[in-house]
Amino acid sequence: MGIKERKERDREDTRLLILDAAKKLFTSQGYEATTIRKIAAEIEYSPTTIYLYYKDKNEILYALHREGFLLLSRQFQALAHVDSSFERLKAMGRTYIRFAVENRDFYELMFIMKEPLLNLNTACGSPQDWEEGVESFDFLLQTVEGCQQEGYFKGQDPRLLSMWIWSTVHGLCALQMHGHLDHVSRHQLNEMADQDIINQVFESFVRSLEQFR
Amino acid sequence: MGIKERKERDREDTRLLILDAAKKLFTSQGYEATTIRKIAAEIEYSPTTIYLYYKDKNEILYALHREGFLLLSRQFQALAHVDSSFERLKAMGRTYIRFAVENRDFYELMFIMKEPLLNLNTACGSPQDWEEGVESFDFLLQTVEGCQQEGYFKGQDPRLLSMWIWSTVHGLCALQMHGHLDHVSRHQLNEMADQDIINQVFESFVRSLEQFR
DNA sequence: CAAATATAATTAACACTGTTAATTATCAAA
DNA sequence: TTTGATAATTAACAGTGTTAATTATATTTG
Repeated sequence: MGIKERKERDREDTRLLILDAAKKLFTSQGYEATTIRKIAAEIEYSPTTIYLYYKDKNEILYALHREGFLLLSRQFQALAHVDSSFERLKAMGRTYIRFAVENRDFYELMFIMKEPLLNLNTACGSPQDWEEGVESFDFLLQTVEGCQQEGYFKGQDPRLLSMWIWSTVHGLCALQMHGHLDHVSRHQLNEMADQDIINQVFESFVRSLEQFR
Repeated sequence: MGIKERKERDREDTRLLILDAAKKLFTSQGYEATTIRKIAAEIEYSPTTIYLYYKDKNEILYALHREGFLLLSRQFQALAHVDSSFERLKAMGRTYIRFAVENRDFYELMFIMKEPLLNLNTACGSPQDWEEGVESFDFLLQTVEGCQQEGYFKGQDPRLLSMWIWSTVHGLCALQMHGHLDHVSRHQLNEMADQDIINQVFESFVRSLEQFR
């Protein structure tokens, strides 16, 4: 009696088909262009069919949201081999920034837009199924604690410290992506190359961190 | 022949009437609820009338955008009397955070949303009529340079330094406003009060800055 | 004062959006 | 072969920003 199983498989397939179409639209044309109707057209289904597989648009967005965190998480894991904690911390920052620059729409979805997270906070009271984000933060926290063993950041609470380090790098990405860094720099740093300014600011940040002992 | 002048005055009045209605809706009900039709209903005009005074919705948003920067700029100016540059820097951070918390929608408009700035970058090639933002950054820059004269942040480029200090505080506000700080803290800092977490992280940041000499 | 003109404001409509209710097509079970 | 469930569709609703065509209201001219 494998008929029920096949139906479930079919359902899962269609769910994935929808998600893939959404991802394709999303990464190629951005959030604005990713409408229910366009997703439906992409997979040659009727728009309302999508509602048989996803409660609403936010649920699709949230699914992509999770994929984004998986992607970033994997890039972080590739840094686990770096022995020196402080070197790892720097590498994490560069990876984070590169991820934001190369995956603007994903980054927007993961850290800037508020819609997908609203769904999360209402849908699931227990935030256990939302591990990817916390996982990455844990990795940061461990790295910061490692830095403290190497003599950096003495006497600081590693959790608060991790939070504002994250804030700095996120702030950099967010301001850059929306043109604020460029805008300010055009008035202050005429000689600098626009495209590289986020990296220059980050390196300035790193130089400061190196003095924290 | 003061009739032309009166007409111009009338026009300006209506423009302001629209803007005030938009601001009222915006600050009381947020961005989502601020639709052209609702603004029109608020001032008891037809929706299309608004287009006689503003090119499109972004132009209204951009006008509010400017008001927000004026508001923040004024709060910063109140700190000009603080003699110690480092104390002033700390006060600016607290003011910035308080502004973001107390004026969530304005903050969103000014630093998080990208729509109003798009309009700016296309409309005016010369960014001279967009002074409020740069003005505040200048104030930060001067304060940072003052700190350097007081012995802080030795050997650092004050412009890059100012940028990542801004990034840190903006990142804090942005992550907090969209629930990311709370989310992470629920896993890491169970004992801490949610509402105050942004301030705790900021004070941790300040303690670190104090070691930068 | 009456007619012509400029401009302010409105109505109607377009092309979208997310989403729901009612209806039709499809396919396994009785 | 008919019944019943479920998958998919059509039609529609209540919105959105925005534009073209039309009406109302003043101002200037004959």
